[in-house]
Amino acid sequence: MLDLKMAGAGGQGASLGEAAYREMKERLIRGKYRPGYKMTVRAVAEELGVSSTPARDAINRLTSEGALVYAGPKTVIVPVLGELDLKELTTIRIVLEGLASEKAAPFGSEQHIEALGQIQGRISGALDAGNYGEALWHNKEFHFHVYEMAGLPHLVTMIESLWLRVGPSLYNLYPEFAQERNGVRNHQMAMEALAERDGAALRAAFENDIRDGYRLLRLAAGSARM
Amino acid sequence: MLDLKMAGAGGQGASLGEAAYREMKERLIRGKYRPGYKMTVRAVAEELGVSSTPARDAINRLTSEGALVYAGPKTVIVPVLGELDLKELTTIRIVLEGLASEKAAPFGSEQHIEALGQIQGRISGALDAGNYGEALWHNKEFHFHVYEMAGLPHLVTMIESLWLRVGPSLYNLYPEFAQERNGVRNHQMAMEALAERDGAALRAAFENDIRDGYRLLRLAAGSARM
DNA sequence: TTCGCAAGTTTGTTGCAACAAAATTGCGAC
DNA sequence: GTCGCAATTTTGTTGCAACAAACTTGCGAA
Repeated sequence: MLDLKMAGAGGQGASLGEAAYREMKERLIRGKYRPGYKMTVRAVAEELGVSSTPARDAINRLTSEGALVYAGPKTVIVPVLGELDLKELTTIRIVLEGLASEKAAPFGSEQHIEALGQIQGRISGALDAGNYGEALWHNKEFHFHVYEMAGLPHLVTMIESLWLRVGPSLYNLYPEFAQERNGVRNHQMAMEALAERDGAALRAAFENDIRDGYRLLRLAAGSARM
Repeated sequence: MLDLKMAGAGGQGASLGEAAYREMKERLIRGKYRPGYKMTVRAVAEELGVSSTPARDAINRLTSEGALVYAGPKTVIVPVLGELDLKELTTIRIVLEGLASEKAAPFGSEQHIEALGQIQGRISGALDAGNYGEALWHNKEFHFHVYEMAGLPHLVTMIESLWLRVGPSLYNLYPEFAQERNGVRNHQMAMEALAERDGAALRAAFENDIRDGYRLLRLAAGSARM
């Protein structure tokens, strides 16, 4: 059991409910909870070392963002994405992340490229170590480092909520991801496009990355048809 | 003071927190609260006739969706959109609502056209009566009736959260809207495009509608340049 | 008059206990 | 062995009181 009341690390600056929310969000993106996992107020409270009110706050907030869903009148679970959900979310991701990356392109700079290169290094390292949760986390950092360059905070927030929805499902396929390493090539392309401040190319790189993830997810889900 | 504990109307089927959330959401879209209005837990609780817990739930949820924002460490207000916010949100709206309308086009039918015609009638009626809040509400119904046809629930949810953010600001310009009635022409075009199941035309109609609203908002905000 | 500080007030947060509803378990009949 | 129902447990919801932090007000000094 973790105690959020201590540990200024990460969860600083806000209320317990806020801290609980952030902690749960990070765990979700890291793939700590699998699709279908049942979230209960008391369990979360116990796990994070807080009372039920902040735990409930976090769950409610996550639920209203779609990161958790109702499976019954009185049960919230980590969403199990169906074929249609996956397809829809991918379509939205392509549109939104495509927009963000294209708008980010003009802000390309040495510093940004270097930062991305370092993040990419951490992804590879985590992949080598077989630590998928860590790789997933750094992968998120890579994408959002670019998206945030555009200076469109509302857009970033919306994209983040999309990642929260697909995150847990992504974890399931990471063994394949580690094998194929499609992401590496796409990220490489992204860095090159950014160096040239080529919006169309940057958008294409990210759209490819998203589509590749979608294809793997489809395969992992058992459906053959693309 | 309204008492949500009674009145199954609209708020049926769920907890008090859920009902409070829906009520506040509707009030926000109807433009009952102006940008900058300060929301306090106790005031909302009093206004809706519930205790502080469900009121707090509603405020938290609205805040996490961006429909309310923090103006200080301990104050949440109805967002006051700046020029940049408005521009960004409009860009996102065009992309997302454009996608939704285009995907909805193939589902055009007699029934849908008729339903839209009726809603349009209610908009005109409310406009004639000078009831902006009502007109705003029916305008939302018009748009979402189309968006929901596409069968993409995640997308609809995301668009709804965008409306929640711009709603209060929209109210401010409705007197101009009532005068010009740009919306009428765009809605007319949308119905025609839907009758022909023309995705591109439907998308164009909605994009125009969004852009027209944005132009008016810019004018109302005092900025001259488009 | 203006600035600063202190007392008082407002307001969000948190923990908790009581309650109701849903889910689960287990027992018994067929 | 299976189905159905009832008792039990689990779990979300709600109201409330205590607390702490932020904000407001007003008085007094310069």
